[in-house]
Amino acid sequence: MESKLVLYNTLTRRKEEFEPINPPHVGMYVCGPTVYGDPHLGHARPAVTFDLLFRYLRSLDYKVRYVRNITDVGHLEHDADEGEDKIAKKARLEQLEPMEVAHYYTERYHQAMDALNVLTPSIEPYASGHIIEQIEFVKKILDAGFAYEVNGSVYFDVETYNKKYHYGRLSGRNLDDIISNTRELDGQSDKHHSFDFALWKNASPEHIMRWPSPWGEGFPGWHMECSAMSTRYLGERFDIHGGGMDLMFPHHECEIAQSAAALGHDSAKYWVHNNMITINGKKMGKSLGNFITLEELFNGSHALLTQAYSPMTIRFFVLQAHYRSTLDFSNEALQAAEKGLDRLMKGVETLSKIKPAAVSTVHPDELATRCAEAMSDDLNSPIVISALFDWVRIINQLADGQQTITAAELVQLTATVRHYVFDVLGLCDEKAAGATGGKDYVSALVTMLLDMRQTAKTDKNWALSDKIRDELAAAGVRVKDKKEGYDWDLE
RNA sequence: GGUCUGAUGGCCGAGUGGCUAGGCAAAGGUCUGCAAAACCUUGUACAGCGGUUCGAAUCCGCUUCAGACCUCCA
Repeated sequence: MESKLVLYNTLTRRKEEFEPINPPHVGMYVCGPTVYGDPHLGHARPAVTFDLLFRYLRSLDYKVRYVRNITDVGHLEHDADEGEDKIAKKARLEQLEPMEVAHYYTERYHQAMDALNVLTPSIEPYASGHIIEQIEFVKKILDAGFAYEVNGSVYFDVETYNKKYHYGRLSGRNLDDIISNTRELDGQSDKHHSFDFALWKNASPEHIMRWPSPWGEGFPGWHMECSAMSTRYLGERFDIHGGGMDLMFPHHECEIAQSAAALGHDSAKYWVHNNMITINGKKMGKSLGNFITLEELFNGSHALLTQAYSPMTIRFFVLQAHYRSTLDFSNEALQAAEKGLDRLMKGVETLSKIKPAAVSTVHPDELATRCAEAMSDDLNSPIVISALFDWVRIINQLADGQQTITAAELVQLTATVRHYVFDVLGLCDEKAAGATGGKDYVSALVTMLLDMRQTAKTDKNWALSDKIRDELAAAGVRVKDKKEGYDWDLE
């Protein structure tokens, strides 16, 4: 039954069977956020996608070391010497120490990830904490002859590199195309060619974030941290490198070049890229200014939102689409996700109310098989969800007595459903969790009122029975009449 | 301009050479004092034009449209 995991590898542009380099260990590196702004819906996509992969790999009994970095340094605003560090710029504008900015937004990111039930990676390294490793990495590239130093900066020599390796193979480019499509900058760049990229940048006097290096005071280039930190924690060769599709070029391309230049071979075996979330068909992102922060989604405060959406609704929304497809944001889609999730969670709850029977008219194996096959086929979470929904229908029928199930198969079904809903998809029942605070209290009161309502109904006192029902509804308690008795839940 | 991806029913979104994806919305029904909930049933969609094939929405070509990357970006 255990089907082999197949992943789409961007490097080869096809689905490949996943074979870890050192089973049962798996090393996975994913590009994390640059912490200079609030996390937005776009950040939820890779976080949830790679959380899904992390969870699934663990459920297959792999020992996964998942590294996701925090970029708290580097990343220039412009590709010119006078470029300013994003975090430094934010710090200047807000009159803060750069580390205050980075720390603040890192905390915000963590809070949002917790809300989305995204597991903490095994290691979450900070770029600023690995300057030494980055300098060492630059030295290796220089020693190998694939970089040159100019005025305290070190640049990667793409042309020389390309003679031995293929620069552009991840994003499907050739150096010739890159040359003809890269505009030459007007500024007096120290670079030999416009397509060369910085490994280490000399810091101008006003640059705030700076570290000493063999080439003078400066800071690491944009792509260096990921090469240095992935090597530091996962070794020279590791299994999976993930990130958003928008990072494919130049970021991941440069990483591949850096690693190959320094180590003489590739680092990552499988490159996995999640697609973008779009809004009105356009990529949601900082540069377009059309992004919605996760906090705005959670409290419904953005102008485009007609209501607030819970973190689990967002997670479910993301999981309902395959990670390599674009996913279009809309209130309608989010509302559909909200209701669908509700239905799924109710199904899970109903499962615990089913009474076993002597014979089964249903076969829970089918669910387990379908889910396992879907997940192993390049993490097809939408198929897993559709299988679960098919079984929600069956669960309702079981609870209704239209179908029957044996005790043993009920245990199996419960285990399968809970495994995929909670462990693999990483969903959680927010209502159950949120209500715990006053649940017993509320429960006692609601039960009392509904018992009174039952009496009123027996007396055919419809006015009183409807009044109780309506006022409970107004207070957020949904009453559901059953054949005998009642059931209720919170809005 | 270069490279690449996509176009699925009212909406979101899987899939794929012949067999119901699923969710939301909608309609009808069962149940109910009424309603809600739950359950059952229903839609016959794959941008357009050619081609390959016994058969294509699925493969090939062209057209149209949309998007991504080529600058930081999840």
